[in-house]
Amino acid sequence: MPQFSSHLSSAVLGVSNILHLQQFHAQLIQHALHRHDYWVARLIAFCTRFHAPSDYTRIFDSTHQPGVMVFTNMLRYYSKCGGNSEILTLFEEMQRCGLKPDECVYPVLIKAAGKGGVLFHSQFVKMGLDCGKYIRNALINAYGKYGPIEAGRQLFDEMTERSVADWNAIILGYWNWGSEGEAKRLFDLMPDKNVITWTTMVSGYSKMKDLENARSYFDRMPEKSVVSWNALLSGYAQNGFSEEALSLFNEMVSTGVTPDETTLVSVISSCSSCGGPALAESVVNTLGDRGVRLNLFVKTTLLDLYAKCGRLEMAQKIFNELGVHRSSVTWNSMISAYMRTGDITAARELFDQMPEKNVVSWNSMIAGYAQNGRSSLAIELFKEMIKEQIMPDEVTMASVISACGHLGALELGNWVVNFINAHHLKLSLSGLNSLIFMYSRCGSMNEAKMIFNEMETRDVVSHNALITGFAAHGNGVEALKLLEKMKDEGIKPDRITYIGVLTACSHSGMLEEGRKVFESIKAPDIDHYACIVDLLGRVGKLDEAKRVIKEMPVSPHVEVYGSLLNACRIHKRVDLGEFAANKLFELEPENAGNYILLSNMYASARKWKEVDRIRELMKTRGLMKTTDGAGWKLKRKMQAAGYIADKSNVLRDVEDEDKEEMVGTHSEKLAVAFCLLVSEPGTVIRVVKNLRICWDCHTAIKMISKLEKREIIVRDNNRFHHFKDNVCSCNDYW
DNA sequence: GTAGGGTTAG
Repeated sequence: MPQFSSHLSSAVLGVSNILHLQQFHAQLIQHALHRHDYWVARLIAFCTRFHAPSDYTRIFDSTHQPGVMVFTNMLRYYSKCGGNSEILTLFEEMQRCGLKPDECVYPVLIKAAGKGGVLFHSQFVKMGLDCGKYIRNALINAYGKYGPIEAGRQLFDEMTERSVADWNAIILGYWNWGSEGEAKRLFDLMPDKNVITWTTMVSGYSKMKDLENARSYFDRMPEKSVVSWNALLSGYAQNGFSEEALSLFNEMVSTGVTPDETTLVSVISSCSSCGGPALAESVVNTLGDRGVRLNLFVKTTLLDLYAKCGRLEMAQKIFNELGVHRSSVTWNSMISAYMRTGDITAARELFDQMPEKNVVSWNSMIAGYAQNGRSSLAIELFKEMIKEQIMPDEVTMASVISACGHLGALELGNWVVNFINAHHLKLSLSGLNSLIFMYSRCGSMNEAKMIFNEMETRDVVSHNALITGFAAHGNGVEALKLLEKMKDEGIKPDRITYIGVLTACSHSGMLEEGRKVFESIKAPDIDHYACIVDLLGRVGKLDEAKRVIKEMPVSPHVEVYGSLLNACRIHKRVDLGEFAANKLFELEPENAGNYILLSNMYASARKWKEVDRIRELMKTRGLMKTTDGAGWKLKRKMQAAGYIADKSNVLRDVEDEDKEEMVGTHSEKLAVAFCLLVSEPGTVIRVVKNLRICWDCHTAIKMISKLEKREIIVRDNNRFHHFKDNVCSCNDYW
């Protein structure tokens, strides 16, 4: 140390926060030493330690001729508190000043270079330089982060003396590459573990969702730091254990540990499912009083919390206040906020304005479109993404496959599957679930079953997707088998499972089995009642159906009466049909379908007067214009044949589509949906029994065959219609 | 003076 006043030398030892730092800086100015290399370097080191805001770095600008030490500490500051671009700029400046990087600079550079950091290694070897211990540690870290981890291990093994930091680096590396076993082996072998070693284990188990082990290492730690608490806290928060996270936070506070910004992020994000904005606000306020600042992470988390709790105006407020400081996560969170409320226009505007989109931005938009019933927009955006050469990931794929399923676009779906294979992408659990859904939706039950059987782990959604597929295809036996199988595997059926199984029973006329399933439901909800009413109705047990409706603990909704009405039509029970229809007229006076159904029922009972009465009723209620005959006829026929559930999502989706989304008239849309639903390339389209291809359908299929350039064969009773190149072999309808 | 913890999308 240079010869300075002993007063300063002892004063520097007492600097332990930013305020001290400012006071000390003032003292240096008094002694005219504030531009001296040694002291500037020390000041910058303090800035790094206290995470001082970047305007403190003016200290650096005030030096006349910064030496290596000042540059190095400044680089360290940027490495911890700033960005990598500043590091590279500063490094270039350093070289311009004719200063040679030394052993202390390289570790910073290796870290800043990211993936390229490991290139330094070969450089050193080529130059015949011996890597010092800090450089070697930085290299092990780089290999641990970007691979190959084996290269890091080799470095580690070759070392004659290993520091705690080296052990920690290699253990972390193994966790990064998912090698729990090797990480644990080295941990057990390690002679002197410190708090970082233990925290690495806690965080490793947290990240692989093994919270029991994370907790057990946490409890066994000889000492804990804030980071240790945060590691476990984030493990709970990110895996949906919000209550555990909040109670751990309480434990943390009562132990006397001072939480920091990172703590806040986990706590606030847990509040979105537990406690809500009020709890988050009170935590923010109490910690704010203790001097915890709200950084960008915290503000973004808060924004997300408000958005998830329906307080869009607060989310928007934070978004506006952040201005240019917004990160891409902030943007993405706001996009999802709008998508959640169904405001796809506002979401799109943000997406277009966003300065730097990442894959999550694209995923948020694609998923948002898909969830708002705009599957074709989702797929359009996906195609745009490919065109822009943005690499989709497993999340993109899950949404896109699901959108294909909703559209019944099997060919596109198969293209996506090929894309996944070609780019060696892995499908996540939800991606595979989407795939089962898509195949089921497109009528490819064999493929759906194959995917299901090949899955390593299956959850309740996987089972539901397949069961719903069986239901749509009237395969009650398989649906029931799967219900039993999932129970055996310890997967608890949920309400969707039971809707699927009951629908399957209904579509295959399995009365007794359906009854048994219904009775086994602990707390049947209104949809389950609708299913059992449908089942009873279809097999002709109409009075029993009516009794069930009467005894329902909740007031029946449209689906319940709709099922009953449909059953009355099939079984020609005009009396009960009138009862159901009148209820429906009360519940949804605007739905012309109910009137049509009742009118058809009268027609089949040859009660022509009543038919006219209903027609008049519709006219006076102004409902005639929405009932362009062919479309409804098609829908009714499909319903009558039991091929598609009464409230099939396909039909609903098509009806919900905006006009711009599909070409053709309303009835053609129905036809298109129908065709896409049952078609599969290379197979003959099965047309539901008694359904003749009407003119609309004919047009629509021609359109599909032209657009998709595919050959479609449709069997209509005993005739075959062969569609190819905009021509149909059987043109009776023209 | 090397090492551990954080927000968004299915």
